[in-house]
Amino acid sequence: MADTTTPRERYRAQVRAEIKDHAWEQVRTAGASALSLNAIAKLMGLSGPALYRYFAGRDELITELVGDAYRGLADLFRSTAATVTADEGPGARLSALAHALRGWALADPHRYLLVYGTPVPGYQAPDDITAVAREIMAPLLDACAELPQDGPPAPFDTHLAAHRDWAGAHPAPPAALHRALSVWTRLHGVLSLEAAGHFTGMGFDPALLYEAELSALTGR
Amino acid sequence: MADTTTPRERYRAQVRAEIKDHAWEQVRTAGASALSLNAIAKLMGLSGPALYRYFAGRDELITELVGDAYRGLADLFRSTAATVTADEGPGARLSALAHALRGWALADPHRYLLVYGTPVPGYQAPDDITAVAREIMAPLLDACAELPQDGPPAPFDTHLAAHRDWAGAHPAPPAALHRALSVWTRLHGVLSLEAAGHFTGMGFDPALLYEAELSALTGR
DNA sequence: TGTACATCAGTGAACGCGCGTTCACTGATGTAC
DNA sequence: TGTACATCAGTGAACGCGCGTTCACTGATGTAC
Repeated sequence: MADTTTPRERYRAQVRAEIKDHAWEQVRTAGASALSLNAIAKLMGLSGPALYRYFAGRDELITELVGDAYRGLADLFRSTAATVTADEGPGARLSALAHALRGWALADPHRYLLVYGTPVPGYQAPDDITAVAREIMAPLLDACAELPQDGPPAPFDTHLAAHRDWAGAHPAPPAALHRALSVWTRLHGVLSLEAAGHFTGMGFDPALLYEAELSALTGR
Repeated sequence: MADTTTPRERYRAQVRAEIKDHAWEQVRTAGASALSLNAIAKLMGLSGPALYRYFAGRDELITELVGDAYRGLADLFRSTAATVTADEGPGARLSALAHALRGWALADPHRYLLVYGTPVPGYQAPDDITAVAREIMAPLLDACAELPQDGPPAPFDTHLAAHRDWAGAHPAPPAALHRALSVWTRLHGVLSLEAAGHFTGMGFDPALLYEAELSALTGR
């Protein structure tokens, strides 16, 4: 199949990518609120208004970054889940996802916080972004549905049975939905505090706390 | 005991308090990054530079807010813990603290995020602030030490036995330290996502998720 | 192959805004004799 | 009680900075005949 893109299209895509690279660098270094179109233009040897050829404005650029982050994490989850075979036992898939998540979060804490932290001031995410955010839930739900059910059903399970819109069409039973939410919030609890630096100076190793939380979740 | 403060001192204290009130209002409404000295001055009918009589600068004002927030939460924890009597059984104190925390967090989500969320860009907390932050741990450690120990000691416990600086001189055993960190991160996991609005549109009730997490922690 | 035209990347000037912070100064309040 | 002085709250002007965004325009690149 021949490449039907014109040179101009390729150039546009390249400049767009370069703008996003610089934007990520700013997010990485100083967080999302430090993101500045003028500063990016200066770094690229362009005038400020030139960037408006490529993005409608600052908000669209942020939306793009958030979307890329979500998509990247969704891809990572999908590929990670695919590497785990059934004979590795229950909890193996969940464990793999949790480790992938931690690696992703700490590779670039500000990216994690951009997506799961305090909302960027003055920025409102469009609806289709939240759709991608839920895509991430699917592999997590798969992994949780694999786990053996222990103990009696919690009261929250029955509530979830009636409020499962966020899980899309996933066939996981209410207990697995509950498990997935619990996994998400527990892992996020450690990761967000760690990414924000709230453990620094406390002395213990956050990685071990994460492992402890994870092994409590998988029962391994 | 006579009031030894001069009228000038009282006036200063009053204006300082008024400045902080307006600052909290800004934090409450638009988050900490929206905090602006000039805007506060305008609201008070003062010129911008006038505020420099009361605060060395923006950073000192933020430090004051963060400190007040920590102290307020520490007081709330202390008083909440004091209302629980021993005959209410194990887990009662922890449950009371958790509910107090949730109330405090959701009464003003931005205050919670100011303290436990993404760090305010360009702001560095002084050391004595982190000391107050650890004061909050004491009632939590008390409550966790009351819980019956279930199951074998986790590997993380032995690590904590050697890295317990953050707990100060608290006599809680390693398992209780572990419990306290787990409680903190699990409750924070739910609260931070809720305060940041990441549950909106998902359909379920975050309060029930919080209760589910809490009952898993207290075993009640 | 050459010419006329359309497309589009990028510029420079400008708008309006807000920020934190400094500085020399005024005028009111409090203090000491 | 009155006067001389010190303290201190607050002002207005200014500095330097950065931001997002608009607009009319230039000049290069691509397209159609």
